[in-house]
Amino acid sequence: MPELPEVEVSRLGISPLMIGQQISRITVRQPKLRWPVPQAIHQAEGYQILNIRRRAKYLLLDTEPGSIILHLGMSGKLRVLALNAPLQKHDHLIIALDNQHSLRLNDPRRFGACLWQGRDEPTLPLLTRLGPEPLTSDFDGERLYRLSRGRKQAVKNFIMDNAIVVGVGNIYANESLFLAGIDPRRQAGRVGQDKYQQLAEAIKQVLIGAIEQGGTTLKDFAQADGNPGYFAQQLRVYGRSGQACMVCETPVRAVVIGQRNSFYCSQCQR
DNA sequence: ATACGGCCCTGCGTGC
DNA sequence: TGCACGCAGGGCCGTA
Repeated sequence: MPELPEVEVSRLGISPLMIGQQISRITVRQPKLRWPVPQAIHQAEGYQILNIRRRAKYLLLDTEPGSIILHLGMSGKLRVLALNAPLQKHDHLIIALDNQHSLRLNDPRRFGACLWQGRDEPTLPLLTRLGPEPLTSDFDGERLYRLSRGRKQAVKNFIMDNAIVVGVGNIYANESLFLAGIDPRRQAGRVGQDKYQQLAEAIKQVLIGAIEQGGTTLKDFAQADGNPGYFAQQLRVYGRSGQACMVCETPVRAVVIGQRNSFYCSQCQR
């Protein structure tokens, strides 16, 4: 999936086409996503889309009675197409707009989600337990250092924990650790303050760079206009197992950490 | 509290 | 050509 940059690129792509438009109809073709799609999302029908926000990897389509929450899971894509454009396999959700266009959520693996957050309802737990956004000043090396004391898990898993910081998935965790020169297997509690400072900056830099490139397309991801993202060309370690490190030419190693494929340079990352 | 494994799905590449 | 298998951007939940 889509990690934070891909979700942000999706938001930027669909926003100018959707904000200010009125939702005419919502069609759920496949209600079995990560969670059952609730009937309550139909409350948005007839209302204008006031704003589209991102929180972690969730997108929130704000309307007067509440917000439609979308998550792209591992293979989700959002596109805005003409209302009469042919349906495609795995088009699970269609949000039709008054301007004869529609948003389609296409997600082969169905790990994505569509939920409803009513305006006057308590915030969904899945939103309240999230840590800070990585691209704000709420997130810095000091936070990483403080929360990691005593933690024995691998630093890579630590930065992928949504309670620590949101939006860092497998690709960008690998890339950030490379930039910061930290071995992804290292115990989180044994990484020093200076290294965490570098890591926080690396995370910000990598995420910003990926957003600027339209995200990373490995296979499924597409921007809202259907084009791929181009950050894959700038990946330094992810998926480059056996190839020369771009800095020192040592072959990039692949290891499994927390059931996820991980890549690092044994020379540059300690 | 922390940490790990399992699980929800489909599609694609690999190797026999 | 066909089939079985493993693996893929995520994240919740149950269990030690």
